[in-house]
Amino acid sequence: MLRMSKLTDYGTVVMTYLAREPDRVHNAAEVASNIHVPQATVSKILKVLARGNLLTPQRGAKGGYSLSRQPAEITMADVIDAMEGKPVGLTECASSPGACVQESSCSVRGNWQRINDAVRGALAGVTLEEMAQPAVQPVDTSRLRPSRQAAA
Amino acid sequence: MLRMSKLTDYGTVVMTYLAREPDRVHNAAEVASNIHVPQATVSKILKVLARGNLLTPQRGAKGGYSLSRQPAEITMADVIDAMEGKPVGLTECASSPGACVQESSCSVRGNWQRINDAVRGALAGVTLEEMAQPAVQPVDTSRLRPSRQAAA
DNA sequence: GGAATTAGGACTATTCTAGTCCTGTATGGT
DNA sequence: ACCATACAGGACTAGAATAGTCCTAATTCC
Repeated sequence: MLRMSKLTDYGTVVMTYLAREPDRVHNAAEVASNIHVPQATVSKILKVLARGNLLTPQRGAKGGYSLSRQPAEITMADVIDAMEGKPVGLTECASSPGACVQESSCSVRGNWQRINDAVRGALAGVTLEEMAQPAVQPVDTSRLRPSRQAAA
Repeated sequence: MLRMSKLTDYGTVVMTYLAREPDRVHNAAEVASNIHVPQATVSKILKVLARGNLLTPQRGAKGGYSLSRQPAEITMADVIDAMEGKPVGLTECASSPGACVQESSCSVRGNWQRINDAVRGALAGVTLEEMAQPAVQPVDTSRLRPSRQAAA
């Protein structure tokens, strides 16, 4: 499926939650109870995000995590990259060069690269600040959309 | 992973191959030998694409498949939808409404919907006709506009 | 009639995923 | 100092999804 894993999806929910109070430290238990996901799972997600340098951890009692950058400076592409540990890419050759045996003889690789870039652009164009707000403001897709888009 | 399945990926390769000679009938063996994928697998892919009405099958000796529409009239979004049997969507709620338990309490669903639309737009903006050509167009990431030919 | 070729599944081995849990380390409060 | 709180980093497991094969029709050409 052309789909994120559930963990990655939760990652975006976690980050969006944190973006609503960016200057506070949040611990795993608090986040878990707010987004309705088991604490052990949330904990795992927070660790991954911290390893990706999107969150700054604070250990010990009264510890927790806070955003490493302002919400406006973190995009969906950043979050997904951090969760998956590799750059976003719909094709295997985009995120893990060398893994696909067909790579050298593939006739569509160049064109796929273009599509990957366009998709990444769509994700990089949305910040946590925007995600944190109710869904009223349209994602700016006008620059992304090719002219023929009337047909969608 | 934010990634297509391998079969879906092959599906795009198959369709692109067919788009290079859109007016001919191609059988599974021929396609397989050209794209270097086992015939049984290619056969499976062709069936899926035919069920999605992207290919028109012709049974019996001298049979095979041909594109149901002109290459310029088939987009990557069409191909991926056909291969996966459901509309493209990065989140579960986008392609299978009701499957996610959090759906009702999810605070980011509306914003994700917009991102999904943007991604779909990127895929719907590239036709098989374009895929069939060598990738000469450099990607303009700063502008995020998948290049297309004039009109169509 | 016989050879080609697709239709439609059943089946399987492998890989991936989600989720839990355990042990270690750092920190704050008393 | 002690101890409770929290994160760090993995190991582990059950279950699901994936890729690929193979078999038995149904169709069509010659």
